[in-house]
Amino acid sequence: MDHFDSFGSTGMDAVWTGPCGWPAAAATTGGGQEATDLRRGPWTMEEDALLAGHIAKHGEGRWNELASAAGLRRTGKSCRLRWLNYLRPDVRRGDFTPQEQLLILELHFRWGKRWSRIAREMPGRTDNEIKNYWRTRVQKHAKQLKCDVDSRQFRDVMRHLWMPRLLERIQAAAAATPAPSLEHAASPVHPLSVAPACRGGIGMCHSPETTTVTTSSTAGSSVSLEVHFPSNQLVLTAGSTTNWSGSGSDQCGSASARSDDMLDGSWSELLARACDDGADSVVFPHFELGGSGDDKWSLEDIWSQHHY
DNA sequence: AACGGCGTCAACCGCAAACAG
DNA sequence: CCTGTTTGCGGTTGACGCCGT
Repeated sequence: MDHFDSFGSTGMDAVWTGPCGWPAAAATTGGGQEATDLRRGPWTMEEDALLAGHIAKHGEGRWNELASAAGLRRTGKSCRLRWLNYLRPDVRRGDFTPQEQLLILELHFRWGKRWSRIAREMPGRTDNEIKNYWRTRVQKHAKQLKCDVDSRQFRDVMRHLWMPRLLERIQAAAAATPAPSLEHAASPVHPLSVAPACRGGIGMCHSPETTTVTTSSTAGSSVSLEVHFPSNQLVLTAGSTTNWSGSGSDQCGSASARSDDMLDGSWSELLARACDDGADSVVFPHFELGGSGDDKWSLEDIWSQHHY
């Protein structure tokens, strides 16, 4: 059901007319005798049904052929995109969980803007979704700090403030439940509370000095994040291990649908806390500024920049 | 209530790699 | 090897909803 949420929310399904003046209804009538009359813009439920039905019968691939065979006045490219980003049964929707946010940050450290590569480690998430997340959320915070999202400074902030903060959240959630695994966390609104079947494997184990968060994927790969306390040092390892349950289903993530933006409402709080705690030794254990000689990026700088 | 600015996200575009003939 | 087609990717755009004025 969530698969069609966007239609409801955008309200464009029934009445939309494309840039070329195509009424949405036209897509459902023709049978596509004129391949040049291609539709663009938002997909209608009818088109979705056609595409999904055709793929269910004949499988995916050969998108151009598929588009015409399914009676869709769309380019193969458009069909492929729609399927991969929206209609695929295992696609997850809803906000990113703290684990996912952490993964995105860490994987971005490793691979940069290789969104599809990152998406491979996050089953059910699409590159488009991750890219949008990065642009709308992460870049927003870089902008708030008046630094470039790719700058060393911002990367340091992410690594030494943001990511530990996310881990704190993950830990707090884990601590709030008696179960050893995050998959059974308690609160119905908390992202971690989503049923295991659709969360994929996200596990966590504690020792006094180390916490490991592991996610596993259908692709057979897994990524684990390990944080060492009290230094808050973060280590990520990727390997090839277990399975993600993969069925995903549309409700996945919907339980986490409340905004849990990693820093929304907590960004300033986080910075403030870092200052209040006299935290530079705690929050910035290895700030790695020495090598570059860039000593301009102190907490005070962050704070003053953030505070206009 | 009307308006404008902003954030979000689905969809498109252009390019390049991979593949098939 | 060459050429045309398909697929995959990252960047960008545009429509919509929300919120503040």
